[in-house]
Amino acid sequence: MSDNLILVVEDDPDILQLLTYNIRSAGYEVITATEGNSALAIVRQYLPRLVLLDLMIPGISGFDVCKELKRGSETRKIPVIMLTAKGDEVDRVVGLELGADDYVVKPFSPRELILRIAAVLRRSSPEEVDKPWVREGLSVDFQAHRAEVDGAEIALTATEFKLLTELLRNSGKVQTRDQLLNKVWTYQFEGYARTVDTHIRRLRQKLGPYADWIKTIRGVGYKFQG
Amino acid sequence: MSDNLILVVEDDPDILQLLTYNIRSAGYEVITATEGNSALAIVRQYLPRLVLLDLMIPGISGFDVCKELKRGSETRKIPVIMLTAKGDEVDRVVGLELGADDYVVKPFSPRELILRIAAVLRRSSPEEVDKPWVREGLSVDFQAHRAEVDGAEIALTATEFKLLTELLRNSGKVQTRDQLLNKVWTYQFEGYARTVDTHIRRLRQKLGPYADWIKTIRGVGYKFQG
DNA sequence: GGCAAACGTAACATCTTCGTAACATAAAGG
DNA sequence: CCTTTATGTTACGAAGATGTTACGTTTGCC
Repeated sequence: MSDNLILVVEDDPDILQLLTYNIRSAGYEVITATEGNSALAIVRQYLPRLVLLDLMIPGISGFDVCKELKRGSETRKIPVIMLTAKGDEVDRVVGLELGADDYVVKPFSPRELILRIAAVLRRSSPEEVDKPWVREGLSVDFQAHRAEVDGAEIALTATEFKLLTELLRNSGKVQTRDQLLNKVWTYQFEGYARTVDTHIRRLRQKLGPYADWIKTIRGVGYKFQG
Repeated sequence: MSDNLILVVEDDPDILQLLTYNIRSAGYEVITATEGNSALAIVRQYLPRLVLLDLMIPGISGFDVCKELKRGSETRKIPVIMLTAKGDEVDRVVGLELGADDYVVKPFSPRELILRIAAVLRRSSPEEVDKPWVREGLSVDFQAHRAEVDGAEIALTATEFKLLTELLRNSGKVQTRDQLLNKVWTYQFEGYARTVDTHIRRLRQKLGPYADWIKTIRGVGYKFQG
């Protein structure tokens, strides 16, 4: 579960692209759906931080998607921002009563949208997801992008930090090199799996006494085990 | 100071009555003003819990009232909901940037309005005022728009000050260039992320001995770490 | 023990990213 | 109006990060 992930549900390809671009630019990760059923499936699988939901989508309507989300115990607390065609008051009110946290009226300005997203996230998050990870002498502060070993900051590169984050987030679970490549190297990376080894090594080196908290599972991949 | 008091600023008597009636029905106390100057005076005297502010009012405009409220140390934290004639995007955005906490577009439904008032009140917490930021020889007075290095004022441009403010406000947290662009610059750029670098550099230059409090997180962005 | 596959390590070339300066243009101020 | 200041853009070099290759080492299995 990425703590920075936003699901955008919108069937118009142009608007979808516009939304995706702007939200990404604001520093969030984006996944998309173009109709109701897959939207629900994706929410349940990825548990995004927020759902931006167009009302008029094929299949299950935006209303019903929202209603459904607010019924599930896992998905209830995920904030929803409704995207409505222009000024249909009834829709707005019903939306808010359904449990949507806000709405944005088309046509919207990107900046306004980002402000609203930020506002909703601000008031919905107990900031628990981004808490620094600490065990013994190893601490990782994700917000500050900072890691410490026995009180001293260690200089991790962007990739190393991402890799460590990914390992920590799936602490205890083995991840194959391919999985790590997909998550840490977001772009389509035609690279060699051995690249992961190299970065694991560099990471271990910098972790010093805690190097062996990154376990090698021979024939499978790596896992973090504090 | 009643903790349930809402000031409604609106010059149209019909709308004013509609607003007053509905907000009272929702359990709040209401005082009213019909133009900007008296609105300011009333706010300062009664310190209401929230201000519902029409944009088009005689005398001082809603914008200026809002701006003025956000300048005073006593009134800064009072949330403002803007009431705009029609969905003029620019108005909305500027309103939000002025420090308004939300806006409602006329014609509005009473239920929607009440929901928004409740939402804004819910999230408006007793946060601390924008006190000057001071550490060692560096001090930044947001209200005075003034910064000092070792006792001497440094001349920051508007952009530099905004940038510094944004960094300070998220002190310790990394922010990507895109995030900074969205927050500091009010419009969207088309891949000119290097602009941020330039301004960071100018800022650092003026910060003198404290230049390195602005940390570069290579591959990610910048953060302030005093 | 012998073997092969899997993994660790080191070194290197290449590519990114960032800082810097210089320039061009827009805005502000007199 | 002209001058000054602020702002955005571009170019380039240095420092750093990254991916790859080659080779050494370990592991599991017979």
